[in-house]
Amino acid sequence: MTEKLRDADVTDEKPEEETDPETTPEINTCPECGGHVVRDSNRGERVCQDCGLVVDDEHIDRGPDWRSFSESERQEKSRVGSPITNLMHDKGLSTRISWQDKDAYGRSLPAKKRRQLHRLRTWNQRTSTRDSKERNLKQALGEIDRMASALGLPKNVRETTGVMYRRALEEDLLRGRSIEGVSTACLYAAARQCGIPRSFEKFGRVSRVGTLEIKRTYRYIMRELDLEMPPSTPREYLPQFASDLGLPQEVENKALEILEGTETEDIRIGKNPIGIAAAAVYAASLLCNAGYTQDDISEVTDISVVTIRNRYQELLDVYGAEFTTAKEAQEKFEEDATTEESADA
DNA sequence: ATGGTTTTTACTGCGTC
DNA sequence: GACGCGGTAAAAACCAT
Repeated sequence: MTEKLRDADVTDEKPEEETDPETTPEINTCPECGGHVVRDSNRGERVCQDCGLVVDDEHIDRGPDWRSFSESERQEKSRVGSPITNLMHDKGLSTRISWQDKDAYGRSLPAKKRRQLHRLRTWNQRTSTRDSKERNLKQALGEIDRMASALGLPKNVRETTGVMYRRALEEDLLRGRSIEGVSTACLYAAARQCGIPRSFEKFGRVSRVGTLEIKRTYRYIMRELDLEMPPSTPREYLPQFASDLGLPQEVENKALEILEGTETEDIRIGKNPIGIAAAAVYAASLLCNAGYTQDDISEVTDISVVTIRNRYQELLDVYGAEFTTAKEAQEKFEEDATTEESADA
């Protein structure tokens, strides 16, 4: 029965809050070139097919805790507040049985009835642990939903999170831990699993618990549930940063190129993938003359400018060396040009 | 706990606008 | 003078042992 319920819950969770494309037809043409805008719902981004403009960027505001960068955000300016929908935990069917052996009029009951009631009570008690778990789950799913939309994480991530949280709940991993903490940890894990990771810091900002506890809980959950998570890669962070920065497609492509070109290099090992991604963005911006400062990138990536500096130098060293070959002579030229420029300037 | 590595913090000087 | 950038040292965080 739990099995059935699980599936139903997870998939039915909130179908109506996720935006369907038809509700917002006017944004389906690119404001720049009038081209057709397609949605990459996996990443929660909308991109013009013709010029590569990321349409969702109109709302890069500095809102405190709840900015988000997905289609759902654009559509509704959806608030973080109370979740719009959440699990129908017990469908309001839970039963309360008074402890008093009285009937509806307050009269005492005959012994036989009393015994009957007693047994009912016992059984109700037995199932009420389930009820409390359901309540717990309900609250957790609400939180998960709230945070997910604040971070612009798409539906499949939320579903994965739900499944994971249930497992944690069933294995009694919640003891001594906050619902919020476990929810956030699960969400973090799910986002990574779905290939659209976000930094712990970002979760710390939208969660009620701090970054540290999220990390701790995340590790704990991973260990207890025997889940293993492959390390995240820099390129998984790239689309997010690109959209946060409103990066021109050209620069994003360049960054991706740099990342791909340096994928097998030693300079990566032991380094924070987010740092690499941030550095790649900066390097790309440099090569394309896009004019993003280290501060700009540091801001959205939560990577210090010092780290960006160090990483991007290494990246360019390797990248420059890599492309001495035929086809990329052009790239090489571009790079030389820009470095000379900055040297002159 | 400890030691090695990475990242951050804080402070610096330099050149440009 | 503010800003962007580079360098550095020391502190903090991280990770495996």
